[in-house]
Amino acid sequence: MLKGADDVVMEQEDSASRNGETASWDINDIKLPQDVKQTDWFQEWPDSYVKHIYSSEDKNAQRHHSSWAMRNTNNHNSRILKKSCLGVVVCGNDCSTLDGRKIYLRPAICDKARQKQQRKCCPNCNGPLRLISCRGHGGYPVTNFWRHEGQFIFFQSKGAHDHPRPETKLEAEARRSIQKAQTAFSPPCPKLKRIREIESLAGEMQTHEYLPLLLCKPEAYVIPDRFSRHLSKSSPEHALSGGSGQLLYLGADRLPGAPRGCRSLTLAPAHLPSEPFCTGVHYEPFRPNTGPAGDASYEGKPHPASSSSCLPSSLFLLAQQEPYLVPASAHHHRHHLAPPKANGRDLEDEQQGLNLDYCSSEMFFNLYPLR
DNA sequence: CGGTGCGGGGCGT
DNA sequence: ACGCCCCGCACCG
Repeated sequence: MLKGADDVVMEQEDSASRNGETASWDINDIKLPQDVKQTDWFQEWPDSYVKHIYSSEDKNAQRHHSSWAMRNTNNHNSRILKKSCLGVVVCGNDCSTLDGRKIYLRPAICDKARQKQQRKCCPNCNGPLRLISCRGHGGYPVTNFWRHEGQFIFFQSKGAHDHPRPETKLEAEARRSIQKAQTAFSPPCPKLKRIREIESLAGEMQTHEYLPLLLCKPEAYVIPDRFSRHLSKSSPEHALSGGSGQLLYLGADRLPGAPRGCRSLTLAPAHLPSEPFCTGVHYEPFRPNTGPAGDASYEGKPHPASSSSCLPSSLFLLAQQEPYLVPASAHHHRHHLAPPKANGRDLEDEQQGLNLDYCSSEMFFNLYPLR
């Protein structure tokens, strides 16, 4: 069963590469090919200088999705949408969890939200967060280009990401939901409430002073190793996120023997039944609407049972912390290359002036997919 | 609240 | 002119 799933994925990737590096067109061409024999399956983590041709029916392509944190960039060309990579948010203390996982948060796309994000603390060690900018394209961020032409959507990426993969959009959204629920429910620790008050005050005052790191329990939710193994080996483009939100946080339970407040988080694909290759951890969140042969196979609308909104709030209420960890093995490790200075635009690169050496609180982070 | 897309405009090459 | 970026705005979920 799993093997069958892998085969399917391999096929998809083959089809994707056919229109990829070998393609003769460029996104800036006046005329793009319209005699496309086969469209590509949606690629969630496009990297390096690749090109893809998606069906115009492909919902993910329509929405110009990527699991990289890409923001819109104005290229003064309304025909070609350009996006540039925001990099990844890491722990300033470079902490690791017990099992060696690193913190790779998704940079907020919105400028203001990103600034706010950087005032927050590492979910694992409460240290400062640091944004690693993407400089994979000649010192500039990797850029993605989207162009709708006829029945196709042309995609081209320029540059190779020089940083680890951030959490996916879905993961980031889930984390926000958890935080929200936590705040709405009873804040487990008065300090947390306090820091939130301070933070909102600080926001109003537009101060750049750093906030005391008072966030309480450094619990975190992580993705299991086997998840990442699967992810990197057989299906890097099809795990851990989802245009229609198949990956769900189903619950968080206190682990026996774990420190107080330490919980495990359960992840599960939300609509296993109808998906042929949704077996256990192997499923396909970014499933395109049309297969390689162009046959309509999936409507593309979020499955009624798979959008994040279907999460019972009671489950969220079990979750107790905002944190977020991504398995180090799921990422590239080309980061920390000496970056060419990109145009003095590095406001966001400033690191926070805190250097708390308190990556402590080793916890058991346990998490497993259902079914 | 944050993601997304658009477009004006600044700046360096 | 071109490429890159910042910013504000509007729309949407």
